[in-house]
Amino acid sequence: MARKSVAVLDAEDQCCASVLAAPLAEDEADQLARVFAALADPVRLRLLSMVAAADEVCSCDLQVPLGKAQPTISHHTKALADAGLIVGEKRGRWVYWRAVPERLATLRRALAP
Amino acid sequence: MARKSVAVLDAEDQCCASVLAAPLAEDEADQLARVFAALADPVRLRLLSMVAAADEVCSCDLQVPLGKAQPTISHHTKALADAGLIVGEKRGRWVYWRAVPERLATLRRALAP
DNA sequence: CTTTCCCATTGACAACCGTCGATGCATTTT
DNA sequence: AAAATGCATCGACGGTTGTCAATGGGAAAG
Repeated sequence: MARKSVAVLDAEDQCCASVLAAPLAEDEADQLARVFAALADPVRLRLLSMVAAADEVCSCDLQVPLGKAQPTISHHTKALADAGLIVGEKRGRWVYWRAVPERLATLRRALAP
Repeated sequence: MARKSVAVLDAEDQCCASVLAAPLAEDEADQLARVFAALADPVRLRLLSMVAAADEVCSCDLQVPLGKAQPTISHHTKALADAGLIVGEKRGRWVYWRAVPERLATLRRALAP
């Protein structure tokens, strides 16, 4: 995959920019907002949950259950991948996607007290 | 406050529509996406963290630190309140905001394995 | 009563986003 | 070599969103 898995939450990956503890700095808020934006779409949420439930899903198997055209699926997988929530691997002429549970864990920590 | 605190996650409040466990239904995804959308803006994230850090904040004290005009602040507080993440109380001519930590907890559960 | 102050609402504008047809690139199949 | 298949990219369209000036309502202060 040529997909850059953007490290948009690096600072938080080791520590934990908690939303509840202290006022967020502007750049912390920007980074967090970008990841939440990736989750702020119903199609992407269902896509992510499908990928996470199975541990590997081909792009070709997403189109029908999600009821969207192929370019739309590609658009959403890219959005989730850019947010670091899934990673893709090209095998033959298919692309297989996997969830990145550590990323969700990071988000969970950001929402922790 | 005349603000309706929309019960947009009622189903999840008791149980837990986990994103990672099984494929989300369409309406579950819609509800979750709406809450994530409320968090998908840097200004709202900083606003929420300010309100959560102090346990009560007046609207009038948000304008300067956030660097936004008054209608913009009002717009964002409404967005967070509609998502159930904060609640406002009018006292005199001021409105005081409080965080709703249970709501964040609900979200955290939705991201849990 | 009049003025002052805080906040919500409206309207407008630009920027962004979800969606899909069309196209192009790789890779497999024939 | 040629046809077929899966996916990314482009371009376009409509809908949504963040922003603020202007306006109005309500509560306190004068």
